Amino acid sequence: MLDATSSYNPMGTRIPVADRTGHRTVPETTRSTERRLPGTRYGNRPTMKDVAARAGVGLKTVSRVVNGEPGVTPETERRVQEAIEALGFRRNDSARVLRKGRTASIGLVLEDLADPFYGPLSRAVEEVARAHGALLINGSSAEDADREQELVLALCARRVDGLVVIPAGDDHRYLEPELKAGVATVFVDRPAGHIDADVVVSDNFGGARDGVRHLIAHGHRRIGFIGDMPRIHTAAERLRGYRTAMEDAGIPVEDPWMSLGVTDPERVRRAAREMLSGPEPVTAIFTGNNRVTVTVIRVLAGHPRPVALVGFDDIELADLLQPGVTVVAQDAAALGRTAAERLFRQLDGTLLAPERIELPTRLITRGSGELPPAD
Amino acid sequence: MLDATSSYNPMGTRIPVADRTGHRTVPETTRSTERRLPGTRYGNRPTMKDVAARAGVGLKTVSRVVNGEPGVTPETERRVQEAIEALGFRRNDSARVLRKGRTASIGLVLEDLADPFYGPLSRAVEEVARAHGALLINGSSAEDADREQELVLALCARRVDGLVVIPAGDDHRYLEPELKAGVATVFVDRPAGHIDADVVVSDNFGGARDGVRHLIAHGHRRIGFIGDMPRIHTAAERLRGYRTAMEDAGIPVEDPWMSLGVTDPERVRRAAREMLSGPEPVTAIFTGNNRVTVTVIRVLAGHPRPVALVGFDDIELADLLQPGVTVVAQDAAALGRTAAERLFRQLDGTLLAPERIELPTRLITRGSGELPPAD
DNA sequence: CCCGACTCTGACAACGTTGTCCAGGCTCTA
DNA sequence: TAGAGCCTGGACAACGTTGTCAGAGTCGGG
Repeated sequence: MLDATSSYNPMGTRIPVADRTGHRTVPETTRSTERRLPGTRYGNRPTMKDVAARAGVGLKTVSRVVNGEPGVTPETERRVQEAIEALGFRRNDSARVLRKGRTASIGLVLEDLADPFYGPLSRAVEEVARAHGALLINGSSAEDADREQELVLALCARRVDGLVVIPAGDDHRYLEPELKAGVATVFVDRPAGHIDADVVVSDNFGGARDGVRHLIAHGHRRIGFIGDMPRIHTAAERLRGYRTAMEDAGIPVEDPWMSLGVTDPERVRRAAREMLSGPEPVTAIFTGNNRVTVTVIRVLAGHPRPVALVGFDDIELADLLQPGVTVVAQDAAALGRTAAERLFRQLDGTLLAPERIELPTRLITRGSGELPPAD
Repeated sequence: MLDATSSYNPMGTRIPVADRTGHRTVPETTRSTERRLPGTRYGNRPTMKDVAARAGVGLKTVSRVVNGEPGVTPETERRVQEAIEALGFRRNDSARVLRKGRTASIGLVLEDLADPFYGPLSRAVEEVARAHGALLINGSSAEDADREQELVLALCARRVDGLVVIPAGDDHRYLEPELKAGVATVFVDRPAGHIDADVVVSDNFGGARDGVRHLIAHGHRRIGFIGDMPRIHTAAERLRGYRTAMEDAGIPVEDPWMSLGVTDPERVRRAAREMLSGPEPVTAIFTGNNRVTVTVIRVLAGHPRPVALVGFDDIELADLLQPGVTVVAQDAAALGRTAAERLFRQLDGTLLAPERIELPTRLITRGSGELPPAD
């Protein structure tokens, strides 16, 4: 019997699903599961040749009709159209691509499409792509550098014309041959590692600094910071913003006030509770991204005394909570749009040197950052 | 001067961006913007031929090495690997696809990737695809039937192996030739129109009925319903659930209690305000989807007396509002996963007749549905 | 009536890969 | 040592499309 996974697997990809058997997948001579009938093109779709035969014209004439090229008599065109209709012919873009060299598709590699930050970003990229007649292939790296590389290279093998990448890894030298080969590339949200390419990011440093300043302006001095893993560029930048704001205000930062790590709710909950307990608890918390913010809101909801909060990234319904959640908002759609537009300018050839574009963030005050220290 | 849109446009797609000039895009002889150098393959990437030449072996030997096929001396393999490395060769999957007949990619057409309901759904489909070595091409129909068809057909032209479609239109006969040609197809969230295909949906009727029953059980009789356009199947089913619950309880439904239309906040706001005013205002509202729910929450937040609310679709932070928002939750990820798994079973050939699968919904009570009528 | 110009059409090669098939060299056995 | 059989490697066609180019047909003017 075939196991479900290998039955359909046209690319013969080695899927790294935790290899529970332990023994290697030996390529042997020919595994039974890999056997496939020789000319098995599933549906046997009609080709231009079939259309030509049926219409009684030459192959190239069909091509001309299909592509709206001039030089075909109305009568001939009619016959061809009829044959196309009758056979249910649909041009095979794979073959077209092979011939033309461009695939009219671009790839987007992000962390997790299910994250409310990346949905709008992806949609914005798609819209720009659509305006250029290109389709979008999406891939989630799950914040895993290997998986990012695997995805990017798979996309390159498909010969996408361009790549928008939200890096998970921090070394992108593996992309050098691709860049040289002309694959347009733009990095978003975080810069690329060891490679010279276009980058579109938010002002993570400035945004975080302003958010923390806001707390300081409302009288807080013991301010906690809970963020993502420090190896992630945005997390590091936001932490730097926090430190800068504190230093500028002459507040020495205590180690227990900072907690960086995975955004797993359990870890975040523990971090928040620790900061809020002890002899000198924080009176305000700055959270490093939307997931952390949501978890901390839950913790604070169950906390006896009010604690001020400013979060990085806007979250839906933040205005309806009591108090409303003050945030440093970045514009995910604008990030995606800017990146995609730059990508297509690369493809147009109207773009020269790689550049770093920084989009501003916006402090949206809703109350939670204005709470005075409760001691 | 070229206009930005047409400069990169490999597929020569007619982009229907509101044609503000009014005059048709004539194909003339050859527009200057369409001219492209004949053999311009952007980067001139190395091919297997180049690798073969450099390694001093035959073409097929390179192919064997690249695909891990047996029958190559370690020494030869080493030479080939070296050449691959040196040239930065990457197999061209377009050509491979042409030869093999399968593209190892599937298409997902949904309404809007930026909607928090579709993000997780898309991600779930992607995970299943990944487990089968396939990539995912995403497209947003923006709830427009023409755009849905345009997208689906573009995907078919790319010869995706399968399609997961969240229908915007209600007639899918245009897909018949594709189905006949062997494109695996599964419809999700809403059934297909005039075509026999697999469908995976939530129990919209039952979910809505239970939600409304919940309100009735807490003493409400004047219950409003605000939903999406009635031509959308899910909206119609949920309305039917509402009516059934009301009839079962012997409550005659008044016309002004029901409002169906676009989910545009302005429309929804107006609808809610109307129901809440007049001599006999509703004491509870059932909202037909996440976007409507969010808008209505905002309206209720500014309303003088408490109004009960149950919404279809869960929303983030619903538990932290005052009161918590009671919802009928559907599992977007499960919808996507189920559909994708069925798709690959079609591709495996282990699937026979099309089927309709209905996933259950879950009533999550958080308080807003338990408010008693305030009169 | 012929010739050139023009229009329409089709044969052919090429895109980069993989499947088929055969050749040559090797080992092993009788 | 010859023949059988295996192992390795390579030539070639095919996948479905598009670009090139040349041929066939038409028309008008000299």
